[in-house]
Amino acid sequence: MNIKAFSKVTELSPYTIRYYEKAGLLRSIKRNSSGHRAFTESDVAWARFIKRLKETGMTIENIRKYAELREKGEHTSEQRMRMLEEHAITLKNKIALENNHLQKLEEKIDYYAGLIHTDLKA
Amino acid sequence: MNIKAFSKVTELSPYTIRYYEKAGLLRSIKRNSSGHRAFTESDVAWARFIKRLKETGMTIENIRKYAELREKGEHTSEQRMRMLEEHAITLKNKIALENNHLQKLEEKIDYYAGLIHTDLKA
DNA sequence: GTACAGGTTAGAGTGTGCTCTAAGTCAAGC
DNA sequence: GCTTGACTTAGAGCACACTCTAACCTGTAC
Repeated sequence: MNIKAFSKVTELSPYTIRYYEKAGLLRSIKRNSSGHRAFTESDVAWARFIKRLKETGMTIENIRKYAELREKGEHTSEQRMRMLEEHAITLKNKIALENNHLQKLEEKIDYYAGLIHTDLKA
Repeated sequence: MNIKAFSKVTELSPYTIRYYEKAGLLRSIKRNSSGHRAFTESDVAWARFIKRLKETGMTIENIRKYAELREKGEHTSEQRMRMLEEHAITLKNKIALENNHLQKLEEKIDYYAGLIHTDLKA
């Protein structure tokens, strides 16, 4: 799979893909005889997991650390699990905060709705 | 209330406070006789609402638009309500996505936990 | 053999949201 | 009246995560 096809299936731009490799998120990407990147299905799965971590607010630097552990092999499983556990807690807190914010926004929306209703009656 | 006191109660740095004023988020902030900003309780409440919008992912530019409407007076209530409604929908979608991500993370954590358990048994 | 499509690299540029610097003003305490 | 400290401004600088540019290489089609 060349970079264009990989870009399509992962929905990451070729720029971003190269950036992720340079940054140490995508590692040991194979090359074909002319030096072009040759991505595998396993690379696709990993890129999708990177996206998940990103979308939950993990920084490039922390994803890089996780990727580094992952490359080192199975004996780093426990460390990776701990990273994910920590991240899951952070994410839970974030979601809780957002739910609280959402409630307040809805209260404010209701307040505005009341105002407008009153205007109509007047 | 001077900028230091306002900074303390809002938990925004003085740099950020000046930036928010320049950017049009904080508006019509009063000045004392020596040109220093003199914040009111109403400014505090508004700054806290700005923080809420920020923490739910609203951009400075959109908060600026909301602030502009707010300054124009009560006849903009409906527009502001619509902005908040749209934002609440975006936020709900974001939370839903994050909950989905969280579930997948927990599945992966369980997978790692299984691996480690197997190691111990072996 | 040459045009061209699609890759490669290093490194510069961009947008967002701050964060800091430099130079200056002002009021209070000695 | 001078130091000190807290403020003021315009504008530069920074961190993050891309995004793009310029110059170059390579394989295929004609």
